[in-house]
Amino acid sequence: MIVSAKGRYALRVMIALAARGGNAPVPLKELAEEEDIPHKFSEQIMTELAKAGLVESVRGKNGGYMLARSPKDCTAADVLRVTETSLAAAECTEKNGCPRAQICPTLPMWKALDEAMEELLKKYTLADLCSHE
Amino acid sequence: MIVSAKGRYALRVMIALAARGGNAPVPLKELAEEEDIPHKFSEQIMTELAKAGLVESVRGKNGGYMLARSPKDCTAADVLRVTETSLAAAECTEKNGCPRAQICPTLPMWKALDEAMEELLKKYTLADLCSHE
DNA sequence: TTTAATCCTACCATTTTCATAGGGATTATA
DNA sequence: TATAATCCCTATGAAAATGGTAGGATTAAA
Repeated sequence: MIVSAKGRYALRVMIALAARGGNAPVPLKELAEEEDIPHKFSEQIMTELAKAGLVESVRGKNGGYMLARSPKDCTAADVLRVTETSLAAAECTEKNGCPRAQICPTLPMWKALDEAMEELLKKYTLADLCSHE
Repeated sequence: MIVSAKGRYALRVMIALAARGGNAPVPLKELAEEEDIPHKFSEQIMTELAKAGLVESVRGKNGGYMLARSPKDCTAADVLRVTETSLAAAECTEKNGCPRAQICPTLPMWKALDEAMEELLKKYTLADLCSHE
């Protein structure tokens, strides 16, 4: 019941990107150093974020990454949905989660927990986080 | 970001115990079979729950486990606090969680998430869960 | 052509999870 | 007292996830 380092790194990079304003692509090396994230690991993360459409990449010299949307239109939930294997609180609520689904008394609770987490994470946009709210 | 099988098992056993009414100790073997939980694994879990004071054990023949409190006074949060290594959403909010704590823009969000989860889990008592709410 | 960047894929060490195994200690009851 | 049923304790281990590392291919600016 814990967000992975990958997820935390991803969020921090996204916030750092948001803080830059977003006119020019920012080289990842810079962001990774700034955020104390292993550079090679951060590359893997950014590739995922790029595929998910949250950032855009510019290859070649003077390249880097830019946010694909305005910071106020990208939430923590958006980022974590990409990096985390699952945002579900328990396997139970995932597809083919559990054969006992029909009779399990705990399932509604896990669903409620999923919703509560999602609701909260959707409230935090990069713009919010950027202003150190 | 997921509750372990251990935690899910623990909850189910506690609910099953609550459903029994609680006059006599219930042998774990019975509960484990009923709930499709590996018996030996369930023993480890119950030992933890007993040490935490959530259940009482009766040794010897005709022994078993009983809830230590009324089902309405035991919440999902109580159970999961015992079985989960941490209920924190991110390492960040744990003791010595992060050297960046002072400057990290995401910390307040993790704290808020911790609180939201805890709040929700506290709302579900064994009595609630028992009635398949 | 050099350099700085992303992209791709494979590998790997460590930790955690989810058990399994075997036996010891305790107690009711026949 | 013998037996059986139960909890208690500790060790072991397989598999998966996590958190990286490594090396090079590709792209594009200067």
